[in-house]
Amino acid sequence: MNYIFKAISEQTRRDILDMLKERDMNAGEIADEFNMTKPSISHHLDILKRADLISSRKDGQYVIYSLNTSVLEDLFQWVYKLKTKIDEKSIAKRGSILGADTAAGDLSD
Amino acid sequence: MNYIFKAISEQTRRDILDMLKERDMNAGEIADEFNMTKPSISHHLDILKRADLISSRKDGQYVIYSLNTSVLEDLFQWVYKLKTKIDEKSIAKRGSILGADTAAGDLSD
DNA sequence: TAAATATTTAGATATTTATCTAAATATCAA
DNA sequence: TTGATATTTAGATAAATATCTAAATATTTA
Repeated sequence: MNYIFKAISEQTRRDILDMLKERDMNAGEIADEFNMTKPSISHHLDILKRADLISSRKDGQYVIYSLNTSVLEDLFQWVYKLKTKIDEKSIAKRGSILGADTAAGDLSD
Repeated sequence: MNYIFKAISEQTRRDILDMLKERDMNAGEIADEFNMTKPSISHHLDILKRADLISSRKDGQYVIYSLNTSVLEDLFQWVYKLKTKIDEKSIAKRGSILGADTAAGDLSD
């Protein structure tokens, strides 16, 4: 989980995630939205990829990035449990009241 | 929102939040759980406080820390929207299906 | 009041990280 | 194949940050 938290701790990377929420984009399109060099954006994309928050596929000379929502489930659960101050066991029993895709599991990092 | 993300980006601080989820604790009790000096823990507590994730009250010579769950709502909403890939407007219309304490508002930092 | 305990502040240091420029790699198009 | 475009890698640098020790502050107790 630590990689995810590190990845979303920067504004630029959160902005990238928010952009990819709307549509898949190639590296150049993403870079164009920021006042930053392409290598810098490439570095941020790499960090998001290592955290498994995004995926990339090559399309000709372009590299197209897309959002991976599945990894966000653990993060979601962590925040939810903190927010509601309910411990792991009791929420697991209550089951999927949140439209969560997966059951509440062990969140220990 | 940026302060919250920075605050939860460190393992030690997330551990502190998880501990305070269970019960209020004073600074010394918190520090005892870590292999780290008291000033270092004090620094982490300060960052959590600045992010408004925790509060402190003085009880004699002790300083007791407790979790603020209300601030987590924005973070929760951000993750939820990313996870479900639903944009701000449509979730706002759908209303409080999540047991959210507050309505989905503007999440721009 | 003086000593003991709890916590924070100040200042230093080493590590991490965000950013840049320059160069390398990959693909397309003429 | 050669030039243009897209993206990443390498290496450098400055800023941010996590941690430490020493000292300051606040409170209790003897």
